[in-house]
Amino acid sequence: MSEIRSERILSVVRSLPVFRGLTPEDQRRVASLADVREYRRGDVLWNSGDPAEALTVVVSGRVKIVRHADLGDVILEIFEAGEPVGAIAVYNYMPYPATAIAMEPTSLLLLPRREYFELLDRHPEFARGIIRELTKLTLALTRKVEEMRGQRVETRIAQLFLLLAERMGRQTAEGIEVPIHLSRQEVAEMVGTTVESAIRVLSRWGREGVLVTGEKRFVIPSRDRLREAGELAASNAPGKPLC
Amino acid sequence: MSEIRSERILSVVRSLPVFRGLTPEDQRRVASLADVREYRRGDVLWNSGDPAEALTVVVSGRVKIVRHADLGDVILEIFEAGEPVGAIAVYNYMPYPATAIAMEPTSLLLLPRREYFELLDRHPEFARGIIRELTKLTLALTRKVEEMRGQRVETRIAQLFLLLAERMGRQTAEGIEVPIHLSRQEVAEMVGTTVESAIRVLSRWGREGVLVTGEKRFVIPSRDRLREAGELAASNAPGKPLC
DNA sequence: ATCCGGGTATGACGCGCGTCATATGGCCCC
DNA sequence: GGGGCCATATGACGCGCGTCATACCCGGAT
Repeated sequence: MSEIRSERILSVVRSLPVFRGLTPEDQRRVASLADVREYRRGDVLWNSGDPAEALTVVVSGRVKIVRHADLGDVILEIFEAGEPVGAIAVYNYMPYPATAIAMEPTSLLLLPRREYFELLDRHPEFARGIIRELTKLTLALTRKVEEMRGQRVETRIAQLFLLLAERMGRQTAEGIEVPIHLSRQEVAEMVGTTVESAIRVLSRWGREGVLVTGEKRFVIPSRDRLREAGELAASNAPGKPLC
Repeated sequence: MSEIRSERILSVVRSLPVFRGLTPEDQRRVASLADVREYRRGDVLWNSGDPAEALTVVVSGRVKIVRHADLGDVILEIFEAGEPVGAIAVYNYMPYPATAIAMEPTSLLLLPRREYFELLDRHPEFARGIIRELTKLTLALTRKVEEMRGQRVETRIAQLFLLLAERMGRQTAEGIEVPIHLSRQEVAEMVGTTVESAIRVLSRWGREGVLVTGEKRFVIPSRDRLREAGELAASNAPGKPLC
């Protein structure tokens, strides 16, 4: 029973890119110290302010990082399978700066702080992997700040889905499929607007066939039409350069 | 001459917190490989897209990181004395994701990529210092994203100056002095609005004595009044919670 | 002295979108 | 079945602020 479980954890560890550079014995050590947990959609992994005691790596499913602001929440990032979550907070042993919530049935691997540090010290390759993830995060935030700027809501939503299409899109007969379940509320929180605005845009695009909402997925018939939809509207504005 | 110069560089290296954990001989090595350069206000340190070949540390002065967006620029961050700039880009040997410009007479220390890596490998303490800076950056960006959200321009400007007051404010007889030269244009770019809006808010606050613009500095007579000025206006809005 | 470029300032105009109200359909639980 | 909750949808209203135009001051170049 416990035998089977530890076998499973070991295979999980072996499957994660972050641990790939480790020696087989280190992988076994990690597996013996780590834990794997399952969550359902909506489960809270931790709240903003909780102490960061273990490194979390997404094994499967998706996790969103949310900050509660005075006027509605903001989704800062979405983490997918293979990505370490909250590495910064754990590293500095600080309270988590934001809340983490499972968006789907999700399984996570938890590695205690102490072991995390040892790996960082002993395996430069591991450290590089972590830093690379931090880099991606920083760049994503950078882009987000830039996009939030003044842009119209339509533009931001278009950019959001173009980005999602890049990250997790699959080409199908109907167009690009983005296999993720996002409520209008969540879309709103990702681009920093209200539910109503998100609904208006998405339902219109649905009618126009620019971006179709399906069961736990979105379909983009044509990338270019979506791009246009985001930019076009800007032509309503009086003198915006646009060029 | 070259003797004097290298002496000076060595003393600069010793003065920077990032290099404090190094052994004296490593400090000398760093000094022998590093270079110190001077810039004037407005000088471009590098452009977005340039290859990141050396780690840059601010010795004195201030550097702003700017992204050119379609609709006006955005100031992502301001770096001050002691802070490493663009550590991420150098680490990954990638093109700089944004432009860097000196805001004042500024002197920088440049450490070639290769040496930077050696230090990272040999001195865990040095690596921690760098990661700590990355952390600060990430948190700052996080906050920025959150603030950009929907908030009114007045609120964002108020928050900007409250933050600056925290970072570099000095208590004086007139109130808190923020010793930095920021044009209205730059303020606009930091909070993501237009020059005109920034001007309107700042000139009104100047008249009301909430935030006074001086020669290369700002003065905040009362932190609370500034905070109020940012929130109060929200009461104009119809139903904003505000509580 | 004249011109020019850049920073600051102020007014007019109007669209975007946040706010509020209302309606519909699906799902769970008594 | 009925009531409650949530997600989706749509319309009305109006303020914030982006856009444009104009004006003033100052320092540097000619």
